[in-house]
Amino acid sequence: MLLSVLEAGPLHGYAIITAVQDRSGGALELRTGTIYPALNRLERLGLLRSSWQSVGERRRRCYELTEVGRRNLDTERSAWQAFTHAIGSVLAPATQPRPVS
Amino acid sequence: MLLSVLEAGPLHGYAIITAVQDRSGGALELRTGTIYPALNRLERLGLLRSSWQSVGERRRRCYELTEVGRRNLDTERSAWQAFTHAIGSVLAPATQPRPVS
DNA sequence: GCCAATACATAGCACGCCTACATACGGGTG
DNA sequence: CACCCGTATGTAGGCGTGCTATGTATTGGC
Repeated sequence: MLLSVLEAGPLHGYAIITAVQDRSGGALELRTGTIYPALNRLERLGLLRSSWQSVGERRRRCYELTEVGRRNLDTERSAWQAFTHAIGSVLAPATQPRPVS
Repeated sequence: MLLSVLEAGPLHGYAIITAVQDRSGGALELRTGTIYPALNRLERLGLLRSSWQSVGERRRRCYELTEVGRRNLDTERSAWQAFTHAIGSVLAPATQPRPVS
């Protein structure tokens, strides 16, 4: 999700939180203790690149996708599709009750 | 998923593993170290009921949904739907690139 | 003057999946 | 007869990571 909201362009951490919240219609509310460590992990993995900005007296850390991160986003999206599809198959209610073995 | 495969009728642990594997088309392969503790947790929570069976010299522990477990399955299914939908919204690629703030 | 929103970050807890290991029966094959 | 695979149940420890709580600082509105 973090990679996904950065696809359209660089954002800083706080904006990423609100972006995820907005895109999910308020359903997903990531906390700072969740995303800041996560962003660090992604940067350490080389999927993101960060740079400090100054807006007046305030500092912002701006994150942007690397080329590796962009490719990774594609594979992760497919993986998520496959994963949810698999779970969906297991979760699908038995419309036709099978005989008990 | 465990509750789901038990919906059609009681199964023992090993059969649950193969059931999940079959239903997911081989994509999901839960290991014994995963499901046996999980089944215990679900039983402790009152969602499952277990009983020992004897097949020849071999013993089986047979799990079956309780009424609470059956209701829980319904709510969990809806929750999973909502959850994946929310994530899907965040993950959806930006077909129309938004201006960078 | 104070509080909310903006903005970043760390520390510790809890949860649960995974790997690896342990045990044992039944049936087939070399 | 020995061996191994499939069936069957289980525990122990490691590890990742999301969550809660806490800390700091600036900006702007009431």
